[in-house]
Amino acid sequence: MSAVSRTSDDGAVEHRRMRADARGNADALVEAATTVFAEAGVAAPVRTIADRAGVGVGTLYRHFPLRSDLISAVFRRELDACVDAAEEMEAAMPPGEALDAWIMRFTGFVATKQGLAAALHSGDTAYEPLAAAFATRLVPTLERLLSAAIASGDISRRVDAAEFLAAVANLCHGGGPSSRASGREARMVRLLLAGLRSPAD
Amino acid sequence: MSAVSRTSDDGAVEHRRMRADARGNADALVEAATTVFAEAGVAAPVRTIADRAGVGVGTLYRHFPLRSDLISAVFRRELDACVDAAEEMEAAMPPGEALDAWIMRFTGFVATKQGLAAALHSGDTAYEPLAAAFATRLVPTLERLLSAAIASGDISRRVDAAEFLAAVANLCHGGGPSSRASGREARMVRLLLAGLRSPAD
Amino acid sequence: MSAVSRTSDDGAVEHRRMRADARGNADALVEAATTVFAEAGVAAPVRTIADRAGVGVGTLYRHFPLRSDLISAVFRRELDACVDAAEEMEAAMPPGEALDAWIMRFTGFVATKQGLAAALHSGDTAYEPLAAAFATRLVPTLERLLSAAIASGDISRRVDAAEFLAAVANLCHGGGPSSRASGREARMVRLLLAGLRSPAD
Amino acid sequence: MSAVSRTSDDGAVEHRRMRADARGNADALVEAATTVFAEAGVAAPVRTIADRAGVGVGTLYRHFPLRSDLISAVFRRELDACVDAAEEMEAAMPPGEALDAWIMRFTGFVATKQGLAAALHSGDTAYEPLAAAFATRLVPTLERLLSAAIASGDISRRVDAAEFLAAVANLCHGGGPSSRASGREARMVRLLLAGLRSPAD
DNA sequence: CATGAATGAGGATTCATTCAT
DNA sequence: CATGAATGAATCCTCATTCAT
Repeated sequence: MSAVSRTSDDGAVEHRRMRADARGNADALVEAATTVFAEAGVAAPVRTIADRAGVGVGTLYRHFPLRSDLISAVFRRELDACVDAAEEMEAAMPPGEALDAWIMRFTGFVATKQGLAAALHSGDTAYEPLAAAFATRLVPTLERLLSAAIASGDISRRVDAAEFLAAVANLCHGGGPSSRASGREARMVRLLLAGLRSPAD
Repeated sequence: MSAVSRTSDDGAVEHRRMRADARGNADALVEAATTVFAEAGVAAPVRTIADRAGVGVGTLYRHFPLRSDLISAVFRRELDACVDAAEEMEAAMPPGEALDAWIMRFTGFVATKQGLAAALHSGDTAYEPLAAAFATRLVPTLERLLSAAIASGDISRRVDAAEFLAAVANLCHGGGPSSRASGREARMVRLLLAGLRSPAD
Repeated sequence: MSAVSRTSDDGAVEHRRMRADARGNADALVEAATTVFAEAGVAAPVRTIADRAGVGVGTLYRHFPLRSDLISAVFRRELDACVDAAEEMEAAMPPGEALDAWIMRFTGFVATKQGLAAALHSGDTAYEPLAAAFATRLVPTLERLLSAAIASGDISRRVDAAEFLAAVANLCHGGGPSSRASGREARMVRLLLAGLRSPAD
Repeated sequence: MSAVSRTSDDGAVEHRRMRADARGNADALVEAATTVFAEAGVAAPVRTIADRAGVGVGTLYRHFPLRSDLISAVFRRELDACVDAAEEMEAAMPPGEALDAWIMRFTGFVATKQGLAAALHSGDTAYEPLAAAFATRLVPTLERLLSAAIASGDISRRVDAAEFLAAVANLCHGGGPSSRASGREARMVRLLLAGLRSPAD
């Protein structure tokens, strides 16, 4: 690329190109996969991702031999941010509110992971490391939030954190590629949260 | 209006007035499809279903020209039973209990319909008759149950019946082919039902 | 059918049914095939023809075991009329005009025989009887017309009648299913006829 | 303007800037298609062509995503040569002879394009670029030849160039796969040319 | 005799994955 | 290291033809 920044008719592409140079192909691929997965699900054709990242499919396979490797990479980038957000919330609000806030935050995280739940439950052993990341990072976070809310009396039911997390994820996309209607999903998640408040049966 | 003609509101071929052997094949196909769909989702290869039914692919296409026709057939076989069950429950127990009981009944119905939600939300117009059946049979049933439970004071929140139904369906399989763990799902559905009891926010 | 003629919303179908009763299935099939061939070419699916004739495919195969049998039948029905027309023309006008008139008549005959030329040249031995009918009925007719026109001095070139007939047929449809633009075709046929008038090279 | 870039006015993949092996395959495919089309028409199975070129079907689809792309490629290879030949003929002989010579040259070109006319008239939009090439390259060439021959008095009738070209093409194969008998066809084309000499009616 | 159900070969197309350049 | 060309298995769907009812 020469001195002039070659004003592009597609800022996104240009941006990708620039950062690809700076950050390397692996990052460009994760970036591309994030977008593609959100649009077409984790079963999207590899070629689509490679094209979007501006690299050849060979390069994709070099960095991520298994599809699940790429999914994991996409996943983890946001996982940390989501986990970190919990601490701020715990510090800033009472347990019950923190719980609600974080679940809605998690909702936003999972909303762009079309087909993730399906992959996780596919039984394919390739996805086990992914499930493990789920279990070791997110589940403990939620457990902490739930315990605090129970201790403070904000919620009255005990639920399994992993189960609850999976339920929220499922509510956010029944498997369909382009689940719009985030309002619908949010309402049902809130109903689930309300369930935690109602006396146990 | 349980056993009305229901001849060809979907693409499937008329079932009455069919030669005995033909009807036998059609039934075998629905049977096979039910199993295959439960195991591998509604996107399973046609050939798999035909083989399992012991017929050629041509026969499958004769009876069910569109994949959605076969799905509809599988679907409807149990849809009626599920709808009918509501009446008995309404007669036998108070509104709140009837609501809970029917939702759990619906859970059992939907549990074996892997990928159905995904198909419904795929945007593919072929699935519209299926979505319509959902809307015209199940949604009104749930609306009736919800209204009664509100009137009796058993539940305190109003929710959209279609939305609630979709949520329950999603909770029962995140899209993954072989969702085991029906206990997990039932617990989360009960939590959603509990949410209906908690005071609206 | 009862006394009332059951006024149909589709006169053509009704008509076909009536005549099918009266004339037998074979005739109904030839009738149907004529229409279908004109619309979709001689390679149209058998099922289409059987449906249009209101009979099962089995019946079609009983009467016309080979596709070429059906084509022949369709063909011959009009072949005779075309041949007969020549005699009238010969009697009513001078040789040159009669030749032109008959060729244009033949043009009308061949215009509805989409794909016939292709079938004839396909090399498939099944079409030999068809080619034979062509040779024994149409070719002699044209030979007579050509000879008379040469004798009278109306045309100056000798051409092979079979060749000329094939050429006219080809001009009338290049193989495409729905050759419209009959004007275009007629103009080119007339040019060919004009060629007969120009002095031999 | 003979060897202009002509990069992607059809769907085929760019030919320059291609890896040596890839270009080799593309050429082999065009070569194979030329033969197969001549033998079995442009509707021949894709597999046949791929096999003959010694490549997998995937390779064929990579280079020529649409069947019409392959046809175009086959077509254009000879189109230019045919158009170029006109200039030489115009320079070397009187208008009337040049016209005849070029038409016979065109005859040779079209003789191996079995089913081309049918494809062109099929109404399938995929063939539009092909028809366009026909219209923008061949038709103007013939128009020039016809005008010159009229100006010199060599021919006496005006005809539409596109129409005449189509007629010649049709005469060269009525759609049948293996039109032998090039003598027959040449004779009829000459008759059409003779028609141009006869006084208009 | 008529029917139309069943069969399955045939042909198109996509996409994950490998490997020569 | 990166590339993207090549491969071919997998899947879809159509239709000619046979044969039980």
